[in-house]
Amino acid sequence: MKKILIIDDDADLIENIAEILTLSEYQVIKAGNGKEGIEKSLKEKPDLIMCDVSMPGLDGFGVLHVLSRHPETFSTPFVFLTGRQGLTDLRRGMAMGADDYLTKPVNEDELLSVIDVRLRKNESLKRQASPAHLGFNELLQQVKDYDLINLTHISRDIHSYKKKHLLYSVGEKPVYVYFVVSGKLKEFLVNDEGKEFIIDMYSNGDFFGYTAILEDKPYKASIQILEDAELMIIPRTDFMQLVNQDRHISMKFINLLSNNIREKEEKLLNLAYNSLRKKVAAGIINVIDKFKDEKQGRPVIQISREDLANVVGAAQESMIRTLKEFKGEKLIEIVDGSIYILNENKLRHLVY
Amino acid sequence: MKKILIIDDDADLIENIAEILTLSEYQVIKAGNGKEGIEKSLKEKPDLIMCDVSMPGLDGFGVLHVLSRHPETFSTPFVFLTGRQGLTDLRRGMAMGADDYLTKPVNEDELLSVIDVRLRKNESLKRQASPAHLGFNELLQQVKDYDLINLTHISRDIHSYKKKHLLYSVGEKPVYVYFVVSGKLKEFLVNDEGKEFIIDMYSNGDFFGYTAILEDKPYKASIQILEDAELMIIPRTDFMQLVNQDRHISMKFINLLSNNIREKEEKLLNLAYNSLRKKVAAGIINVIDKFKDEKQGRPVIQISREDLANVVGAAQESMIRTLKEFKGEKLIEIVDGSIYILNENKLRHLVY
DNA sequence: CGTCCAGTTGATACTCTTCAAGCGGCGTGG
DNA sequence: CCACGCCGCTTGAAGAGTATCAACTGGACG
Repeated sequence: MKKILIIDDDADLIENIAEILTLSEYQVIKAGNGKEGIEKSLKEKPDLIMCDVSMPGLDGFGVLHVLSRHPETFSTPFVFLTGRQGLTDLRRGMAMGADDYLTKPVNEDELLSVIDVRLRKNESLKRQASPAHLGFNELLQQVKDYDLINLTHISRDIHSYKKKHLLYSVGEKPVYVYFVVSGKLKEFLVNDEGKEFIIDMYSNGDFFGYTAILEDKPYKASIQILEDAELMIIPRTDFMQLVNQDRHISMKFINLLSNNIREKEEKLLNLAYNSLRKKVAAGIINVIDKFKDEKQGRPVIQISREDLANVVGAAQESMIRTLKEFKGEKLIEIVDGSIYILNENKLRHLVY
Repeated sequence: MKKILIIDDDADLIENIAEILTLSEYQVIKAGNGKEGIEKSLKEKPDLIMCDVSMPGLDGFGVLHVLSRHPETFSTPFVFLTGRQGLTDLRRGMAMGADDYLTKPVNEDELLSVIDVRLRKNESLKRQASPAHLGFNELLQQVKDYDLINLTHISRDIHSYKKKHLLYSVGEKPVYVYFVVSGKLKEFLVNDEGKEFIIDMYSNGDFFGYTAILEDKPYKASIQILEDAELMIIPRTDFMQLVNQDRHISMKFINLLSNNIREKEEKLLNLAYNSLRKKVAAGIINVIDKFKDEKQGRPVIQISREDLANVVGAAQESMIRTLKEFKGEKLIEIVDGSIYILNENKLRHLVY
């Protein structure tokens, strides 16, 4: 049951709204002034906050201001209650990050619809994304939510691509953002001597191609299909609009990118000083984490030796020799070319 | 002179507004309906667009929708013109990414103030940031702009730190975002064997420490002062609020992070396969780009050999030997430990 | 049955790290 | 003022680790 906090100095109005909400199966918390409202927000962590703009003492802006400075509450949907005449206040409210508003006297339909929309929207954003990428459901949910505010243009084209197909390569102008419905892909760079290094891998549920679009520059890396794939194609304009339009989504993206940076930084450290053994171990773990394949309860990776070497950043032969070592140490097992991980933990924390 | 586009089906109103704006030294472009408005937006690229909500044919929402899908116009400030009664429309408008609105009949003071605020705000965001970081002026400008919408809490504490001081290290909880007023710093990771790798460097005008805050996780890297520094300290709550509150700033940040990712990816490729020579060259270039020091018209770097080796990701001795090679090839010159770059271009594009 | 290719193994060459020692400047304490 | 030790930088020599080249294997495929 969702918790809703109502902050207003008008006790009658609170009762009125509380009644409607209770009937609609929401749990209602009440606060008679701004200070109390903040205390209850932090303590009860409601799913949504409704707050009157004009109150004696700390007013609605003050409450929003304080709450937007607390990590626990800054992303809680915040709805202003305002009188008809309060049009100028509204600008301040929206600019400060309120999500929506309601005018007094409160219309029952509007009340419920606003609450429903805001809760659903926040719900879809709260679901934890996979470490480095947004999930399919989330994206669709967001798209759906946006329909509610009159955005029906996200296309849902799904295209199929064959193994080895080069989706795009360095220097091309980005036109789409891609979402992986099924299949596997690699993203790689090539150096002057033609050596390839795999900087990222994608499988179902992943989302890629956005950095070039966000920067508005040609692709700096190439994408190739590793296993037959179905990709959902999102035009750049739709994507820009999506990211641009909602602070929650922008924040989600910022989060995503920060994560990505950390991931790359770790790889840098790994490449800089680690022994081949450690690099190979890190490479295997990397593939496992990205593709998440399992067989008979054990993590498995199916990847060409060449590609694995390019993930590791080493010569194929050297990498293979290390695999052999790992096999001898019972860390992995190789059957028909597939690499089964026997001791994931030890592999993650190699001592030398 | 700033260009302002007014879209409205009411010719009298346009004339009225145009007159006020012309007197205030703005260049005014007029459009009598939505379609014409879009055409003129794309062709003339105005600095600000004012648009009536209700128009026959394509209405204000339609115009905003279309323009927010074009890279040329999606970041142009968009101000809605709406009747007093259009309170509900307003929600849609703000949700779709309008920046502000004005109510008819238009009050002269309000008109000019809204336009002034929006233009100034956009101006501060448009100024190109240094490749990887926001500039000081921009940040201050943004802070100033925010004062206008009632955010006066960005503190401006400036602290001084001595060389070698460890600002924070891995595992600590982030509390502040930092802005470099003067001095130089390094951000580094340490591997199991205690070897240090420098992942980034900061000097005046740079902005750092935000990724940990955006992710809401402990620091993954440490920061140490290389040259006595003055840092401006921004509490995490203020920072979150700043990023959260305005779509333009969020986008700016997203841009920043995307850039950072690309930078790291390039480093990865470099570390993976390149010879020591190339790695050292890339390291030198990296320091040059970050610190931008010059003496007698030549780029110079003053950095301990140890640190430079840690930027390169190689043993100090190996790095030094390569420096000697470069000296022999007249690519660099070393005076009193300072490295002068003689042939930057050649260094950037080493053949072997 | 021959060809092709991915994967593997062997031998060798070479780059880079490591260990060790020397040099010069600087501050400190006698 | 000099001797001493410390530190940052540099040079030398040796050794480890990894890449490279080449050859071999086994399975897939026509």
